[in-house]
Amino acid sequence: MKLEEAKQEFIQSWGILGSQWGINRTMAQVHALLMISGKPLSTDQIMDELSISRGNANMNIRELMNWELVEKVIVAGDRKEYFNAEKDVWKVATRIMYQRKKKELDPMLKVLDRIGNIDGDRRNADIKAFTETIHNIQTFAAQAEKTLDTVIRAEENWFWGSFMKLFK
Amino acid sequence: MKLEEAKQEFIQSWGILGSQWGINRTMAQVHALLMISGKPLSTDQIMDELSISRGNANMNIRELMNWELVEKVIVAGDRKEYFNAEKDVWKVATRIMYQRKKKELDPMLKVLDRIGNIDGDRRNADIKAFTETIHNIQTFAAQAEKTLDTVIRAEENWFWGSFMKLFK
DNA sequence: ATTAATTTTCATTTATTATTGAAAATTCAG
DNA sequence: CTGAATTTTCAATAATAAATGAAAATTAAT
Repeated sequence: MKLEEAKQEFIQSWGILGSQWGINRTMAQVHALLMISGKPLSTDQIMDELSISRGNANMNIRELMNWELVEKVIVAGDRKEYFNAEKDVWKVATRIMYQRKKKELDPMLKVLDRIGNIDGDRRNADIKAFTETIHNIQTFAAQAEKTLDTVIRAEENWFWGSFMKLFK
Repeated sequence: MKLEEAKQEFIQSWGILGSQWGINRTMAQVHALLMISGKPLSTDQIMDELSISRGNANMNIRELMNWELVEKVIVAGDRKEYFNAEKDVWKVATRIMYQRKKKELDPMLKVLDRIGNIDGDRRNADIKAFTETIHNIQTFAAQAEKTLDTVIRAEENWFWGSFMKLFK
């Protein structure tokens, strides 16, 4: 398969995948483009490759930098800014998980803390169902959080690293 | 806190969380409502609690049944259908992961298989960057898949279960 | 300091996604 | 069967999210 064709297919698929998971399609496409690029790209190059406006490119590049998936690269003797994506897929995955947890899961967990204690008789089926579900979500989230922390540290953890291999 | 107020807050938060992750807000709200309900609810009760139309309620209930998160309950002597949600949060999480993998990740991986082999010189920086990124995503996905399978089987797996406790 | 290059902002427009509600289809009790 | 209750469908509408593009702000070379 020709590179140009394959690149376009990858960018489109990554965009669709992102949009299915609540990530702006263009942001996912910019990310895809930078991940498969052999060198950093300028805003104009990104606009051109993806046929998007300057404003759109700028906003999504900046958001990718917030997520720590893309970094600015200074090229000596060039006024323009260039952008480079993290290419280690493991780092990409853990950073996305970390950011989404912080921005989306944690606010939910704060709500659960606030609403977990209900006035009234605990024998009441409705109160029981509510309280137990809230509590179970909290317990699950706490476990998931520990696991995420462990996974994020896995690269620097010889034990987890070699243990994981057992499950491959 | 009063039960009714707490229920509403939970339903709203769960809806927001869902929409951030690419799940129809109403579908998440119906799911929330059924998870915290002490008893199965009819379509009319769901419409009433969430102030939504019949069509909307029907579509989202059906989608939740597709996801195997909600089941139909027949009440003797009642023409109406009632609905009940899976309340085990662990099962809820693994079912969601399994369904989303099947419907969203797998199609992406099929694309990667198709576009992974590129014509041309492998020394070329662009071809190299592309090929390596695709391959790394495939490798990562294969690992994640194994892990998900293991996790899904964890309930019936004494070893994983007790091992996980070490990381709590 | 001037100004040309570049980046950022944001009101307006466009595209996408979700909801409604009424008609059609289905179900089931008598 | 009949018809009332219930569920399902889907074209039309509404709500939400994303993209544009030109003006404003910033940057840096001379």
